Amino acid sequence: MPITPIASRPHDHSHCVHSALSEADTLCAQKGLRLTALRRRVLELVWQSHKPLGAYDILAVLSEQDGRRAAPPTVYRALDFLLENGLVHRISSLNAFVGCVHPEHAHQGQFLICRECHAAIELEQKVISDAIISSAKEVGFIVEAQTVEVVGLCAGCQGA
Amino acid sequence: MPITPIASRPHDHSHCVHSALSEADTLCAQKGLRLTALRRRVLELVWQSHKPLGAYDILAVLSEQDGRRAAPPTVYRALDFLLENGLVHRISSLNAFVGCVHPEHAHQGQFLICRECHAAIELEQKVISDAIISSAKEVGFIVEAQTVEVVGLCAGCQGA
DNA sequence: CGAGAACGGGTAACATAATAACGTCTCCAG
DNA sequence: CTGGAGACGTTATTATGTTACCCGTTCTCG
Repeated sequence: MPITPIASRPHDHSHCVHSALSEADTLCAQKGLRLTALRRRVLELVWQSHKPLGAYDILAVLSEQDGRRAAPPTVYRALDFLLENGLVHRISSLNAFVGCVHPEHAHQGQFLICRECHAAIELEQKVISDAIISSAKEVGFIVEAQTVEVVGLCAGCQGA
Repeated sequence: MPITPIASRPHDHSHCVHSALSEADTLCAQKGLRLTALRRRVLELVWQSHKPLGAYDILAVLSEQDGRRAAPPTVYRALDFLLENGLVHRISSLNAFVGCVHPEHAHQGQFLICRECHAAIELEQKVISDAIISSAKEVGFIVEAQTVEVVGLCAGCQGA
């Protein structure tokens, strides 16, 4: 019986946003990191939905909605901070960013991206990463970072 | 005992290029596809090394070495043709292209990219893709396309 | 306290990647 | 011989990402 992940079904998304932000607050406080207003706002925007968001989309919102004079470096610096500290992930096949579901521990997940609703579901399956590590080992390759990005149809979009 | 793949050790690379090109000739002849001079040249350039090559790198060579007046669409069209017919792969984390080692059958491989020598080793491990498909299935997700790109150190670069 | 380093962030310009839209030529099927 | 499709040239534009430089605030240490 497959368990439909939250990203693939209707839910009170403001709860996702709030818990992500407060978790970020806690983590940054613990590690002595500065989650400045800008960084927090960018994180909030990334969490606006479960769809990966482009840097320039964030830029547009900052300029239009927040009236902040923002240029690319502003956004990229905030994103770099969030990436370094595991608060967001980068989806390189989309050049886009998505909130990390488990920022409390370092990891790099695998991503299932729905071609219909564009939501990204984060997985963290040891089976997958182990398969990659051991296959690499067979050819003498030492794995340092993995990018696993899968496109397909999520549970919610298969009927339609 | 790990088997070092050809991309990670010294070899007569002109042989790689020649066999890739003649294989492309054969395949296109079989399928009734037109491997035009431009497309063949782009394929040759992609095979110039085992390192993924950017579209604009190809563009530069076409302009400088071949004296051909080339603009981005020229290159992208050739690359699209080669991609569609499985002669090259796109490495989306690098925005670059690499020759396909097994163009004779449709597939999407996994790629091991060395951070030192930048060579890309193509794998085609059922273990990995099966792990992905079954993990996706557990959350009700149907996989249509996989992107697996791994960064690390290849066998040849581990001593240095 | 006060000098200076470290940091966050603004600004301009540039670099790289990809696509849109339109025109011309060629080749071959009818 | 013609007309339509495919390949490719040309121009322009959009999307994405980076570099360099500056300024003000904050943190730190003598």
